[in-house]
Amino acid sequence: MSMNQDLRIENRDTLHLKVCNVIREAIIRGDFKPGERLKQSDLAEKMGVSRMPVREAFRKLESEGLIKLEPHKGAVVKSISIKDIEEIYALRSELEKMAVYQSVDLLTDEDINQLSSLVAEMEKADDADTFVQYNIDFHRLLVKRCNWERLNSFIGTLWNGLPQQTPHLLTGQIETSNTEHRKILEAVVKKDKETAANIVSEHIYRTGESLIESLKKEGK
Amino acid sequence: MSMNQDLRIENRDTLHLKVCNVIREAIIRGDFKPGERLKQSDLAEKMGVSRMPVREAFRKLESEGLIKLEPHKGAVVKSISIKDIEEIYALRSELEKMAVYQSVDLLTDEDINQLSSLVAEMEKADDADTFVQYNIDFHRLLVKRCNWERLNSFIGTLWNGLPQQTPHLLTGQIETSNTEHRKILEAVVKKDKETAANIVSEHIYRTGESLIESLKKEGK
DNA sequence: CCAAATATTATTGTCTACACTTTTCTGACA
DNA sequence: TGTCAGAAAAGTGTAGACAATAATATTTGG
Repeated sequence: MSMNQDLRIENRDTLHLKVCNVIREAIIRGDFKPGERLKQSDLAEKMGVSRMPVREAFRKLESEGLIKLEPHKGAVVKSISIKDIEEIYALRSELEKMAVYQSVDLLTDEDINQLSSLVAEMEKADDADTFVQYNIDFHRLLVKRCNWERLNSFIGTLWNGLPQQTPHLLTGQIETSNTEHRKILEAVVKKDKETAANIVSEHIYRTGESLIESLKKEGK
Repeated sequence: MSMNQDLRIENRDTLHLKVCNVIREAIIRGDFKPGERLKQSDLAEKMGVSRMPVREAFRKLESEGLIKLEPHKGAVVKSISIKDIEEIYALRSELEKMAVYQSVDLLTDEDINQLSSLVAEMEKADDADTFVQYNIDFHRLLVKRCNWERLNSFIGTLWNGLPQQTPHLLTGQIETSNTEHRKILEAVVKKDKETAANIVSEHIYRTGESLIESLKKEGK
């Protein structure tokens, strides 16, 4: 019958892709701490698969910058220093600038509506976590229509490399970010790609600076 | 004894790394044509290894942008369009600018001497191929001391993605490139990183433009 | 003769077993 | 007691067999 058509979405993915997703989530969520070593056999057993899909997942995760893989040594979750954060934000600032510049012309009305409501949600948000989530969506949507695949891939890598345990550090900056988001939105609505790109660039740069400052204050 | 210390370089590499290098060379050299499909078993047999190292090599090559990998379909060598070239040169222009900016301060006297002789070699070069080879070395050396690993990795990816059969198209541009290289060298010697970075950026951008123009003229 | 359904084949995906490397442990010797 | 060599253990690397999927060929019904 036509009953069980295609519940169980994702089941057409290959195993190593699913494994990859699970591990990625775990790293990003913080279940695996930076510096922690990931053992093939452990993960394989825990997920009920053989080591092979895990190995392949590792390769992918390495290319995404989430883990470091050394021959005969194994995989360790990458830990990031302040220097890394400087690098990531500086690169994001330049690359997302380029991506936004190209994306703006191609954004649909639907996209812009979504951007608009994301900005509204961020302004309403009362805890850092939900703010951060909407913020991610906002930035992702901004560059969505850029069709330079390498550029998109680079940006994705940078996002993956970001520390996910830092939203609370941004608390003092949410006000500023919101006004900047508004300005970006305005420029996008006007299809003024130069302005949009420039504000995005500065916005990211400034966020990076204040994040670093918070981290240093924390004494870490 | 201390006799056979470390002859047989590369022999400590794992198999999938060696396989990866071999395939990469072949793609870059043009032995595997863009669009061509790579079959795991063929390659494995031809190299006298099992399919597993080949699979792992594929993952790495995919992350370097040399092949495209689709589940159950296999690997095909990426072909590049004019749009890709635009993207690659635009990104190189921005990223190498950043890398040079950071690298200049850290270049050793030895580095600078090498840069200088590379420029001289390029000016002497009478065929396009050797010019291109020195040109690659020159650009690689320029960013060598930049210690942002993500940035370096991105730049490497872009270089890998370049079409290697195009040196003859640059013939008319060699003069211009040489004068630009001289200017870059001068700025580097003076440790003037702003100028160096800017010239590099413009130089790459211009090279891309004229390459695209040549390609279009060729009717391809 | 053509189109849709089905069988066949080719190729990729995964598993298990074994080989190799690195690390850790143990114990002898200075 | 310290350290160095060698053995044992742990974990990664590779091979070859089997399973699942997609592409191709074949058959069947109209």
